Amino acid sequence: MRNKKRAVTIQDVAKAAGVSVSTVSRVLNEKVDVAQDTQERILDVIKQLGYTSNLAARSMRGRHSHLIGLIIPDIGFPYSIEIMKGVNQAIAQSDFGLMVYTTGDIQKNATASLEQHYVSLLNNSITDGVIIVAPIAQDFYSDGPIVSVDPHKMKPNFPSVHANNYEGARQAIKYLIELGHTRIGFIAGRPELESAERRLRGYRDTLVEFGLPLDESLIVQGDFTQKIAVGCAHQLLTMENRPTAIFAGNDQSAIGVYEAAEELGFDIPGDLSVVGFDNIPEAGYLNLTTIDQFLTDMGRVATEMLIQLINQKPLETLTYRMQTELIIRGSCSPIFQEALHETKSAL
Amino acid sequence: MRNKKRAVTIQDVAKAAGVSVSTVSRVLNEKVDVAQDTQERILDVIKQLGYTSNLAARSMRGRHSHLIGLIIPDIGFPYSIEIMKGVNQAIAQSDFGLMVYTTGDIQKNATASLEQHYVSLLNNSITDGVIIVAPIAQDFYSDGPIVSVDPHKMKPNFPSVHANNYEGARQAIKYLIELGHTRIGFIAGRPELESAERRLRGYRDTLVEFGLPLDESLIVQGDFTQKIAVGCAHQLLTMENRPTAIFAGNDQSAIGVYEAAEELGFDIPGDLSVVGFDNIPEAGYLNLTTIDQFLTDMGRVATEMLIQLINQKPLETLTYRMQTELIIRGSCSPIFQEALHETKSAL
DNA sequence: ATCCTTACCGGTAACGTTACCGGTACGATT
DNA sequence: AATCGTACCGGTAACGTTACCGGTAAGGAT
Repeated sequence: MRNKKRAVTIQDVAKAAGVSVSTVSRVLNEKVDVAQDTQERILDVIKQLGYTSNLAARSMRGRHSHLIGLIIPDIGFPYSIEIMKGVNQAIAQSDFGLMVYTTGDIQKNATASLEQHYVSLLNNSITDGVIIVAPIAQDFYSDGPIVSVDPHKMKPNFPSVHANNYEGARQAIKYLIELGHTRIGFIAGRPELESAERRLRGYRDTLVEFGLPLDESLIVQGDFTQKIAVGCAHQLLTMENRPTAIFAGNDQSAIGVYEAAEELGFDIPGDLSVVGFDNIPEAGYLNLTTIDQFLTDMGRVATEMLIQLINQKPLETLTYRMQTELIIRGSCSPIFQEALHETKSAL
Repeated sequence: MRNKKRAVTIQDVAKAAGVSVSTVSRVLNEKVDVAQDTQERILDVIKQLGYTSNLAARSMRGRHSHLIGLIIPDIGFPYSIEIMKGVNQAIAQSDFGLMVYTTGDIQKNATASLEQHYVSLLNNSITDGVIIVAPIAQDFYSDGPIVSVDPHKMKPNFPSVHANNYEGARQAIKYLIELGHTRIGFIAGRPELESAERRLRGYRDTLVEFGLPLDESLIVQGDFTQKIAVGCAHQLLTMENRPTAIFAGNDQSAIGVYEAAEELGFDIPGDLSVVGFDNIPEAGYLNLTTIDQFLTDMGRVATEMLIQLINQKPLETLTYRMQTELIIRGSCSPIFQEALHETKSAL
């Protein structure tokens, strides 16, 4: 943009069409109060000159920029990718453009003030609204509307979309119990994440509901990454009286369980049943039974909600709760009392 | 952005700090010609007021916006995602932001004029440079630098990054021939894509090089999608004297071959060997032998090149050619002369 | 004939920022 | 003492666009 050969502006168009800039601007926007032939003439000139309106000037002066901002953790994560796909679907069907900002590694960098910085940066200037994925902050100062996906707090002070994490965990545990499992390990997510906390609660409550004992040593602290989950699975699988099933906090953790199981020579689902959470594409390839939280839909819904807000239409619900669904694949098998006994006495 | 409560501007900061806007602007940018304590005072005020500079105004008036545009086909494609990951890596290590524009379905919408429109839209206004993935157009009118990934023409009139498609195809075919395969099917990509054309050429030339006959009926026209590839694979596998191996134009096509093989009761690699191209993550899960073209690296390199251009530094090469690598997994098996004979006489 | 409405169009002032051209103060040099 | 150089800072004009307020002409109503 340094040595830019002056781009064609609205002025050039006006001059070439023999009208004022105001008229050209009207044609570009409202399309009212302009004579038919004038409009056509201007449109011709625009095409001929290859004019495209300057987004910066437009969003600076005008009321709207037709741009939506997406603030998302590292897009290396399948989780982020799935949500982004949904956002993109909704964007494609609208007349909005998309600006993507990455807050970097989900682990470290993300702080409430960095989030606030991006929100201000975008909504102060260049976007009509912002979607923020997995925000830590409870509230934002923002000049434009904001919708979050999977926020940390259940009731944030802004519209949000999140999965029914509690019910999802319940579906998973119920399924495993019905298969006959009584010792079910859990690899938790980062405790400061609302979703992780709700899944843990679902795990606990469901065990109690079915009259099973709560063994705290079956709960190990993961962080939603594959790497850490390998260690967690190791811990669970080498303990005395090991669990016959593991409910992983998310699919990436489940993949870590696969890795650990392979190292230790455990067969899935023969020796060990595994259930994940998220239903990322990888789960399908690994034949992993998991809880679908419809990440793509969450991204799409959030975007649609944001567009509603931008257009100053009322929202049906402030917090949209996505239903979860148990996707049964091949990573679990029923357990029989005798087999269980064998394992028990063997250890 | 409609009822925006006036955001805090550089003027407010200037007033609060008791200096002029010019001085604040200087602090914000060059950081020269400002006294130490003045600078600190201004920085304090900025933090206190929660000021973030208006991107629109900044990029309109200033020389640079510190924004890079990415024009990419539908991000639903693993191909696009992999490239985007690389772009994001490079962005994360720079002080640039990222704007993503999707040209929609790779199949239909993409036209040279739509591409040109996006390039103008971004580079005229809001970005310092643009990366365009798999462009059709041979050249662009642009006010800022532009780098392409995987362009249609081998020698486009702008810097580009592309894989060594010809050599990649050669590696695949050579590998299959060395395993003893003589009848190798090929599912071609869309012929207007340079990459598809080069892979086809590599397929042909390598067969000839090793003295094998060229059977045109072994070449079927795909379009790089899984869906179409299923039909292609069906055609190949049900023909008289069917191929013992299939080289798919890309990994998604290879996945289609898996699907067709399953339907027809063929075992991979027992009855059929398959090689893909791209090495998307799915290939790992499917244990698919494939050609890695390092898509993520391509995205990263392209971004680095663009940043070089934006900073007006010279480029080492105008067209960066990424080497390919054969990734041997479990989708191929050697074929023995007798087994081949059996197959032949059986049909 | 005069007034009023309607359809169309133009002029101008912002929007928030940076580049550019100055200007002041003060110590150093002649 | 006069001059100069340096460090610091302010004023102003753009950048390209749209919102707002007018203004003109034509044609119908009075």
